[in-house]
Amino acid sequence: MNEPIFHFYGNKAGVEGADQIKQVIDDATRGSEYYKRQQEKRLQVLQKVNKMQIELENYNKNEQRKKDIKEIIQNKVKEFQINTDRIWAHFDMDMFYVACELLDKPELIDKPVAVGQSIVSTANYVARKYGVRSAMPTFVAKKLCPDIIFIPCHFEKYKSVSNIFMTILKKYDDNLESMGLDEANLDLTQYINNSQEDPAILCENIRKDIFLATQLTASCGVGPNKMIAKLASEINKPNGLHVVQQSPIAVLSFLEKLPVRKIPGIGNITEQILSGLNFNTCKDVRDRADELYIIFTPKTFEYIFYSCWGVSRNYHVEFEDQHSISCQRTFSSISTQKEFEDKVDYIAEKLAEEMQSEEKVGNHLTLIIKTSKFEIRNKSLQLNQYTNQSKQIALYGKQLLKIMQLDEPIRLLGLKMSSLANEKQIQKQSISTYFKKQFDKSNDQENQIASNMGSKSHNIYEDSNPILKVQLQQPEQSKPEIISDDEVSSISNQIISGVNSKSNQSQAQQQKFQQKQQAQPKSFNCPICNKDIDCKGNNTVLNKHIDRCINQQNVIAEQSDESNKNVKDSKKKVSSKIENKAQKSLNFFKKGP
DNA sequence: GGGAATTGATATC
DNA sequence: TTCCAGATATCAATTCCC
Repeated sequence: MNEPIFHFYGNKAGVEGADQIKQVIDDATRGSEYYKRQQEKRLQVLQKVNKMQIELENYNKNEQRKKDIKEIIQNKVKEFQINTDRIWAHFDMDMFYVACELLDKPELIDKPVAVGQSIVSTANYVARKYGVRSAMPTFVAKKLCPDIIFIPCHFEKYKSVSNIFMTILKKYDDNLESMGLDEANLDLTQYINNSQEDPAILCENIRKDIFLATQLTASCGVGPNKMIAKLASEINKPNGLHVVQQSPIAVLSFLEKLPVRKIPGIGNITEQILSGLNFNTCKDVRDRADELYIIFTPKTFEYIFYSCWGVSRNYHVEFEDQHSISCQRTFSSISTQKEFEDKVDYIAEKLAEEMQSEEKVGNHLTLIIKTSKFEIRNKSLQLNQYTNQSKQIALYGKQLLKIMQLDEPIRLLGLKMSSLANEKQIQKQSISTYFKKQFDKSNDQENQIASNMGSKSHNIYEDSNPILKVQLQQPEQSKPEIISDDEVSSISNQIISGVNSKSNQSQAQQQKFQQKQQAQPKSFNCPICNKDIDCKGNNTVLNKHIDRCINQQNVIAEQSDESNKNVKDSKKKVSSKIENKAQKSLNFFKKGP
């Protein structure tokens, strides 16, 4: 294999040895609010474990029940098969962010280096030798390794290297599932069936290609499904390959001594629970699956149980739309209402920017805060309309703030918008609904001139699309704020009075619109350009006009987005899109068989 | 009582 | 000198409401 340019060891002064490392971390963090919160959480987990232990004791005393549950488990074991028809590979770039940085700073190769600012994102192997790990606060990392060099994140750089990495892999599986910038799952079955290559040789060659193209090393695991391949990729990390043969026996023996914590989806807390109940390896889970069945909920049980038997998804899953967009910031503690509200304004603006650049609107808002004691709380609100406008988001955010009744300092505030929809799709749907209503009304007006002004135009205002509504009100702006200040206060009043109805538009607004309608019964007011179109009742004329307008608006929106993109911090953009996809892949993977 | 909505916990990169 | 991130997802428990 190629010669790695990075040395995966270190010899500088610093803290080494597990006990010493633990001591330094303890000393550095003891007494902090974070530490106290962690202690509380540990206590909660212990209490949970104690409860479960009692439950298990009772269960083990009841012979009949034990017999019944064991039978259920035996049937489950009989039912499934460890499918070894397919060949999966998982590629993972070694210490990716740091490795990318070291390409530009080769003089640092033998020094302890980490990427990150307040938190370590990735550390090189020199730094890891001193106990520096991902997600560790930088001040602790400095205690462990005083000479450590921190480099800020440069996501654009990582993205471009990642593109090369992914391009190489796509030659072998065009549908690969990327899990972040530095990891990917490939279904090699078809490629290997066609080429008849040996999987191990093929993957070694791919690793060579990656190295030649990027000067960076990747580790690889091969197995009959995604999970086994991922687990295998960690065996000979860094710069190594491990193959789990395509047989059930090989899979079971690979998992036999594997700590349950290695299973993706089993994190710190679940590990604490499992080890508290003496489930340490996959074999423990397999041997005492009936006990697992007793203490966990069905979904959790199934996931852990099947994973420990090596049963996991072995097919690609379709990409799903994003479910939420959020924005949160940590800051030094704030405690006054004014400061809270200012933060809401700021975060709302950031969230709106993100949503607009993604062309998404949403109608479910969640306010997230973290107190200075590291407690996380959230409140959410179902909005009566889709929006991606900062003023509206801020307004609802402040209402959530009131509901939350914060009476202590906070260190983080965030807003999350869910129930997302595509901005343009919603726009078009609403336009056609609006258009239909207008047309119906026009016909109606021929027969009933001005006799029923009230309810019909009211219906138009009930339309759930804020974009449409604003364009009706503020036609002169090409990229308007979605609501005027008047409307903001109108909405504000609605919220504050607790009225949550779509029909709560001001009388004045309605009348203004109705008057316009009445004055031109056979013409239509275009919701895009706000011009009145004399269509003489001809649908085609109107359709053509609206189509033209939509296209023009799309161009404007794209141009505006483009300039936004340039201004925006590239980091978040790249990471959120890629990682979102990655997270989805992972979650599908986590769902089990 | 049961489904929907909300909140909290957990996980991952 | 510095004192523990941010984005997104799923599942489970709790609360709300018909």
